[in-house]
Amino acid sequence: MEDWLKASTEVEASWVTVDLAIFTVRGDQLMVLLIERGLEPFLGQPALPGGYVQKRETLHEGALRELKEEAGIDGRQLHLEQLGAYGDPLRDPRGRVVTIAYLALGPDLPTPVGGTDARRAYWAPVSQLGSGAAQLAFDHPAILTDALEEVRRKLEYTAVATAFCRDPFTLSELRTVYEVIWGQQLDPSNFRRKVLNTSGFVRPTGEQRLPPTGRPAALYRRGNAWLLSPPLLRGTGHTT
Amino acid sequence: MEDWLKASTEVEASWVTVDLAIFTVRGDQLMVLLIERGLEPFLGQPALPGGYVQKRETLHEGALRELKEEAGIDGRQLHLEQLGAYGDPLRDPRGRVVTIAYLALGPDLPTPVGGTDARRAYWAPVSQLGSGAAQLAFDHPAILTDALEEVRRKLEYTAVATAFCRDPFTLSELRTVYEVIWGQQLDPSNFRRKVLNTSGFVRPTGEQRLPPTGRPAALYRRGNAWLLSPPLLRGTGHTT
DNA sequence: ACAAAAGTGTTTACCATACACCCATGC
DNA sequence: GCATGGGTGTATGGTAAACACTTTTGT
Repeated sequence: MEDWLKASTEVEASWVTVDLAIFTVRGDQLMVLLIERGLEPFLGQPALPGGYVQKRETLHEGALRELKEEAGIDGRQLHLEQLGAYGDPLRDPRGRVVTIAYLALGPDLPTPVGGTDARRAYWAPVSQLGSGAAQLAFDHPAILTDALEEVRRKLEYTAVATAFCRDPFTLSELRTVYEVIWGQQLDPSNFRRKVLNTSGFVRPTGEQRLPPTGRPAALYRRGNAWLLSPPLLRGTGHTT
Repeated sequence: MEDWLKASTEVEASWVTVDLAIFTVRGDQLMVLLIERGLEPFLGQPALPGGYVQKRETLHEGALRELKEEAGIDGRQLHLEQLGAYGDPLRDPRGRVVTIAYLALGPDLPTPVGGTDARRAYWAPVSQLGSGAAQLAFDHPAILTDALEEVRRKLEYTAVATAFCRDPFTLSELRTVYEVIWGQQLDPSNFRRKVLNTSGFVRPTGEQRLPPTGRPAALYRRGNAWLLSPPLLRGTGHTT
């Protein structure tokens, strides 16, 4: 540390980490990537993947690197955005560690290999985390809760749902993303209309894909729009 | 620093600061609080208020303290939320400083006194900042841009606009907030209907207030709702 | 032919917009 | 009375929800 240190005993340097809430949709489940910690503290407990930010990298670059190191995932294929900073002085028993939480969303990914600091990495269904099955380390329960809320709301007013689909995708696949994350059935025909009437949401490829049974489905790619107007609100669902 | 330091030359401790984008509506202008820096680097240049996070405080507490110290504002009256972390390794010429940006919104506030690190503090109209009148220090231009976008969008789907009004307020005052921040006239009667039909947005007091001229206006307080559904979208305005 | 999923059409009810109009106050 | 802003009523057009119906494939 250098001599421009603020001359006050009230200020101290901190360690800065990034933590990742990585989500994917597999089947009819929203999954989050967890690791089993290979180091103290919280050794052996489940946690979100993450690690220290290095000297010459931005926070975003650090998140990409940890994505690679701890989860073996190439982040260039994913949607990655910052969620926020968590800096309670007591959140880490070792001392002051400020963590920057990132949200990563991607299509159904291969089961990841364990990383350096992690004994193993695995996908956990979000739905059964609430039941105190496995308490996450640090303040990761709070981070995960915030991440989930962010995903659910971003689905409404941005085109982020396409990040869960491998390009190209069918409208049914896209609809399934909404249904899984909102936990609510959507009317296929109305969903279709909404998506296609929102300019820039998806872009037709002209190709088709054969489902296991049934009529072939048209294939689409992500459009160039990010903000949806009007937003794709989850109304009352089918329940009126 | 203690001996649990990760044994790698690639990792280093960082200084952590909070920076504040404090907005208010005065007359027909959206204003942001700036300081003139009293210390190097960027001595004499305008910047967002902020400072180092102290040992035993949370990030949120740090933001409240800086609000008080640098701007002389009691943060308990304001809406304060985290905007995000900015950690480019080159954002501060002194070395690695990660800053957590906060967004603060409040009713028309008294002109603040200068703080410890600031020569003076003043309200600057947001509208004339774009013109390179005064380049802000550090990456504060980017933070301010992000803060503005956040405010404009939060206005649509949360009840945050009430944070700009002193309790109790009239619906005209609330409408003016939207008009100033969106830069768009709104139909008074339709605005009224939208707000009153959104349960929990505002709560009538039964009191009235006499405007300079015209019929008395009913007074309201903030309701208990935070998310607005449906959101209060800025449509085409008056231009159809 | 039948099942299953994609995709189209149509009805209906609701709601936002736009704007006309009335109300309460100070001067 | 008149100006000014607060507040109410209402016709109209657009659109979302619900659902019937058609299309295209595999078996």
